[in-house]
Formats: sequence, C-alpha cells, structure tokens
Amino acid sequence: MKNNYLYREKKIMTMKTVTEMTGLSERQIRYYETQKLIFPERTCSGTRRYSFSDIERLMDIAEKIEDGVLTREIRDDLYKRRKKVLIQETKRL
Amino acid sequence: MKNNYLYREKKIMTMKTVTEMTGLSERQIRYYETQKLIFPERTCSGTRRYSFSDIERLMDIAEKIEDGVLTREIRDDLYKRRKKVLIQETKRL
DNA sequence: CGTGTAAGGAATTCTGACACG
DNA sequence: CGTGTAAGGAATTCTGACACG
Repeated sequence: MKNNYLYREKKIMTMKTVTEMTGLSERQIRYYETQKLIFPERTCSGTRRYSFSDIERLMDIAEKIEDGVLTREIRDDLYKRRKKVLIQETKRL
Repeated sequence: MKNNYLYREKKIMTMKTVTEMTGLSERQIRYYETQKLIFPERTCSGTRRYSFSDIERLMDIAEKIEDGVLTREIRDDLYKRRKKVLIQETKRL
C-alpha cells in the first residue's frame, strides 16, 4: 500500500523520540550516522529527522553491535546488498 | 495490518514537524487542542507529540474552518459520532 | 471566534573535544 | 572502537496575555 510506505519512510521524528523508542543514547545514534549506517534528514535549521524505518534499522544495528559485529562490517554488508540490488536492476534493463 | 495501525496512530511528531506538514501555525494547532478537536500526547517534560492520524485530522479541521464551520460544531460532530459508535458497541453485547 | 504576536523560561539539539581502552 | 560526558550556543516548545473584532 502506498500510504503504508509513506508512514514508514517519512522522516518526521526528532532525536528525543528516537532515543525513547530505541533505548539508545543520542551519542550512539549520532555515532552510527558518522559510520554511515543511518541517514536522517535535516531541517533547514539542522535538526535531524528520522522515520519509522530508521527506528527499525537502528534496533537492528544495536543488536548486531551487541553481538560483536563492527560498524564497518555492518556498513560493508549494507553496501554489498545495495550493489546486488543495482546489478539486478541493471540486468533487467 | 497491525503494523500499519502502529505507524498511523503512534504519537511521535513534535510541533515543528506538524506545522511543516499541515501548513498551520503553532497557534492554530494549540487552539484546536483547547477546543478539544485534537489530542496530542505529552512527554514527561510537557512537549506535545502528534501522530500521522492527527496530521490528517488537523488538515480536515482546517478545511472545515475555512468553510466557515465553528470549532464547537466540529467538536459536537465528533462527540455525536463517538456516541453512535458507543451505542452500536453496547447493542452488540 | 480564531489567530497573530512579544515575553520569558524551560527543554531539546547540535558540534567538537576529552576520556577510556 | 564505541560510548560517556561537560560545554556553550542555537533552535524549539510552552504558557498566559494583549490585541483585533
């Protein structure tokens, strides 16, 4: 459903809400951003905005880190997956 | 879908995001709250939190007010609709 | 009635840095 | 490496009030 997608992907939450929903600290959330694991939008004045999808991704990241996975491994995995998707899309054309 | 409901009804947005999404002023949004047309949650520190559902409701309210409908008429309509739902639920028992 | 605005305080967010390890 | 924290400034939010009509 298109509406469902809009709700899930729209970047609308501020940091506070995200810490409440994920249980992570601001520090952790900002650090994962510097490591290119998460990509919030910014308002014109510079405050971050997250989506429900980001929340889910953050909880996934947190779980992996607890299991001892390094942020760069998580990032490499993310890039590999993206590459795969791009290759498949290229083949389709 | 249960997930869809969660995204739509969860109170997660702050005032700024709501003004951006609805085009309404903070003043208008707070006023509609005093008139019991909209019911944001509050964090422990007192800041309001709105859901996607609230956004849609606010845009509906704004449209009615532009058409000259009074806030108390909108509220009375809301109460009537709720009463109707309650009566139907009562009958079902 | 519905909305704008200035006022002043409180809560939020941001960045860059020091710390530990 | 991943996270905590104190620092200081900027942006956000809140309430109660005055204003217009």
